[in-house]
Amino acid sequence: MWRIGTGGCIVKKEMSFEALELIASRFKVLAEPMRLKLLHELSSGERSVTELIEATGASQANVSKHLGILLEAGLVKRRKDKLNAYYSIADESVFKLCEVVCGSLAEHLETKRKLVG
Amino acid sequence: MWRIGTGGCIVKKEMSFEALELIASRFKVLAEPMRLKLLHELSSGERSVTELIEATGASQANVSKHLGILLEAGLVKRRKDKLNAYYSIADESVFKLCEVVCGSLAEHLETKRKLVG
DNA sequence: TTATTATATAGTAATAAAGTCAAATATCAA
DNA sequence: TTGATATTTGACTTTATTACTATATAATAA
Repeated sequence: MWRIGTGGCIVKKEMSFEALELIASRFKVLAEPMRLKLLHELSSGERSVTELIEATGASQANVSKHLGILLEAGLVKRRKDKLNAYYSIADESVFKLCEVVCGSLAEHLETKRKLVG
Repeated sequence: MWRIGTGGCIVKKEMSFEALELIASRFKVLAEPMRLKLLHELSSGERSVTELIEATGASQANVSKHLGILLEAGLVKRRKDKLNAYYSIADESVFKLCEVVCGSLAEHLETKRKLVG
């Protein structure tokens, strides 16, 4: 995508629905707070599943499932050592995305605050 | 968020779950291909609902509903003129987000292609 | 081998979201 | 006022997603 904008990105006249579905599915992966928490935790370095369970307070099965989703999406990578599985960030772009969202949200909330009071 | 990375963003040690939910909800808005299609359509300028119905091929009620979600999220703005409602982009950050996702996806798919064949 | 630990997966119930149809609202014209 | 057009909203159905529980797998130790 999408247009000439900040960062000099490319204009595309047509955008296939398949492409849009692909992009949407990436956003969907990031659309869960628990997965964001996992990514946030991993932002400071590799963690074992056990460590992530402790850090998030979520159940073991839940953490494992979310990690599977992040892995499938290519956002994290997995390393097995003895009994443990260690996860780490595989795609730094997630931080860029969150940064952009944070900026936009701050502005949006500020606007709303001004309007609503 | 989130860490020192490309673009010089801020490290935050702690990230409240509320903040993560807020970020996730923004991603959720973008996690539907039809909404992305609407945004893509609007990227070249203001459109009436009727025009968006034609452009997307979705039903009128469906388009209206998605537009409502985008509006609520502050991504688009609405202008009423006579019988028509005109929508336009209110938050250019969505294009930045899609640009980042596109870049990341291209890389991810390329990697997968190399591995799987 | 059996037991133990770490992780993943299957089945399931509750929740949420998308899409459809019909009805409601709003604006304008006759 | 009545009728037509543009858009929104509500009720409903279908489909997805989450999180839970229990079970399965995998690696190691005894």
